[in-house]
Amino acid sequence: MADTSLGIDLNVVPFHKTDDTPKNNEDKLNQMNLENKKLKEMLTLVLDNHNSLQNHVSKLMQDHDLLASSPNKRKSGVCDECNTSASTESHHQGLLKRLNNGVTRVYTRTDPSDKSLVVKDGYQWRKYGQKVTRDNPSPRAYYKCSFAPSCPVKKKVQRSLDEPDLLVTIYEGKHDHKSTDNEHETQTSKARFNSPMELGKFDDTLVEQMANSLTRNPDFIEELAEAIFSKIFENDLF
DNA sequence: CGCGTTTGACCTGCGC
DNA sequence: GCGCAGGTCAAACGCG
Repeated sequence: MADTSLGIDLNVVPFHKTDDTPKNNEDKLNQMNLENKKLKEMLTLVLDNHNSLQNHVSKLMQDHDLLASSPNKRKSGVCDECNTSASTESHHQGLLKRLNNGVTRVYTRTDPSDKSLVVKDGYQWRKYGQKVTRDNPSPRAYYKCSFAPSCPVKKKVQRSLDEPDLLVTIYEGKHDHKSTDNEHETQTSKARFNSPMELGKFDDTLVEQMANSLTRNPDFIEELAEAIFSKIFENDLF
């Protein structure tokens, strides 16, 4: 069995003692800086793992495309994506699959109570149609990228037939501009932080906030656990 | 008033 | 040519 430890302790315990002498405050500050540093390293590690996993998934998807393009025809009830006999699409949760002709399919888990067909992906979309298709009683929504008038990208969003809380988004085309989120992020950062020192502080604060929110987010922990599991699986198999 | 969504009508491609 | 299904258009509507 491979070493599965990522060196991450998700139970980050903040110190609770409150002793307000200057000496203790200084210690406290040092300790906080140390923790921030650790969290930053953890985050970097998580991002690295995430990137390598994503690369690996893309590679696997490409291999699968080659297999799927073989003359063997699909049977009904066989998954479009991976030709498994599973009728559920839960194994695609959060997956990003690039198909031919710049078509990308993304599976997004949503709140079951949320009936809207909205997938936040950092771009600005304008809905231009909705249609109920024959094979799926839930309506399919049609969106065009509205950020740049010349942008040819379209997307279709429809709930999975098997799992109503799973949104299937099909992107067609390639954006000829940056995502609106990136732009906004860059602009607000520039506006708020003028000196490198401020940026450094922002960096620490951001890392702290991100780490806190991530460790409190059960979805993230679940996804991290899945990622770790697949990494173990990968190490066992390859 | 401007912008985004809704929704019925229309267009297009495909199989028979 | 016809019917069907998916995709798009555009007027009406709602909201801030």
